[in-house]
Amino acid sequence: MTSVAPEQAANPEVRTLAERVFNQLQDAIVRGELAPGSKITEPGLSRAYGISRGPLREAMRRLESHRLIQRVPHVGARVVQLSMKELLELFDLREALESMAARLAAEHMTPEEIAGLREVLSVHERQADLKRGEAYYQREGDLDFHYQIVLGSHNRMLMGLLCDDLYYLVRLYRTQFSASGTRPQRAFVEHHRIVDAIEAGDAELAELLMRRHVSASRANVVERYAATLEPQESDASS
Amino acid sequence: MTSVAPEQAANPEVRTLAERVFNQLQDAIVRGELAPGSKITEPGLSRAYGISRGPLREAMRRLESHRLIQRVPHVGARVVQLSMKELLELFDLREALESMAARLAAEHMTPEEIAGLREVLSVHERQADLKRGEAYYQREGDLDFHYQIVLGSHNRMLMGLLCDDLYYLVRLYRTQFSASGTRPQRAFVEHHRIVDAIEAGDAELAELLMRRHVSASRANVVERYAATLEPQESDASS
DNA sequence: CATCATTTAATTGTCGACAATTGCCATGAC
DNA sequence: GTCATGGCAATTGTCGACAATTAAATGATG
Repeated sequence: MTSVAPEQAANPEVRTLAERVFNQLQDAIVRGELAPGSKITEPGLSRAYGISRGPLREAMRRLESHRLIQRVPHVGARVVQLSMKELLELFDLREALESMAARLAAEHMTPEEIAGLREVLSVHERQADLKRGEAYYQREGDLDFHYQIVLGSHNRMLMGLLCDDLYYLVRLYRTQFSASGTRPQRAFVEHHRIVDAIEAGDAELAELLMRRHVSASRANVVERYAATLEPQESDASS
Repeated sequence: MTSVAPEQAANPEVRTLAERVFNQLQDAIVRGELAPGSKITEPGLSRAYGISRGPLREAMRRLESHRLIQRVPHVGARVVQLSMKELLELFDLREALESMAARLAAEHMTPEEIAGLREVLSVHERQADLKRGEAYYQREGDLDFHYQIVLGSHNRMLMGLLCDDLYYLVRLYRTQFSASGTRPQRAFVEHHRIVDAIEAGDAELAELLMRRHVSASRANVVERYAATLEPQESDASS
């Protein structure tokens, strides 16, 4: 975790050191290189990334606002560790926000954007074929799909909320629980139905289908979680 | 804008300078003391609040993550200025999130919390009486009500999203457009109906009523806005 | 007179050092 | 043996100074 990939060093978009380190740390956390729950110290990261503590603190503050780390004044910061409760909360939020995004997308998406959406699906389909229909494709591809729809809502605040905040948590969850969702075909046809509704301009249907889609994904997570700790009752208190 | 109210200097909750300045700046922006769109400079605020640029930058970064200021690298920061388009986006978000909050509140709220909710309403009612039924009460009281319901959802992520981010923008809008909503009685009975549904545990009804409530508030804003620029067509391009 | 290049001043980004607070560990008392 | 108390090391919070970048002011030129 000491070596730093300098791939984006020349990216003109990244104008400042703090921003670059923020991206690197974000990637490291989402990819699981920084263990969830592990304590991260400013001098440590400062040495690891070869920068001063100034920009590092700024990067950490941004990570905190994106809920990827948790800080306590005068104590320190540690990588966020999603509990099952928080994961379900995340799904509830997605259900509310993404169903709204689908409705707005059906109302505002341009033909070009819809074509791009279909392209995303076909790419996933080819990937899924290559992988023999395994559930692998939806590891990142699923998020691509949802990402495009949020963009199609043309609601900048919604885009910021979902793409900048929640989707990083979704990715983090997928590495943390090493669960990329084991319902390949079903989710795939659901994606197609949603695009159909959007293309038809049927906002109400798009909203409904997306709500069901996310809800089914959530139910799938619950099911897998229940299977993990087999011989136990369901606990809803804490 | 130079004098600083030191009311919270001894608050044990505020452990750090950056946090205190963040609260002060947040208040100053929401209350309109820092004009929307005005450029704020680090040395200026540093002198005004008598602190170094270090904690000030941290406070500004937090303001940025809460969408109260907008920063551009190497250029500077300015107080956010809500356009009508963004304001409507904000209402769409509230409609999706708060209707969800109402549903969850109907499912999870404890009798004590519901009693507290009724207490909030009765306080507003007394205030409204004192003000001769004017629309004034809902300036802050309306947010209190919604705040309590979000807390009653027992969804920590939702609480963070709405209370920490969106509600500050709502307050900012109210000072910025100097429009505290001119529909006193109607909003008031809507509040009561929502509490009734929550108390009855009717999640579906609570969700529906809250969705209508926010939607009506949005429609009211649109109507008032249309009345502002009277002799013009509606413009939805930019 | 307008336009463009150059200089200049101000602001932002970065750094290293110092002060304050915390958590830990050892020492000692009961 | 357990608990309280003190000191110690490490980390976080804060500060002032320097470097890099930007925007504006100034002057030159067509």
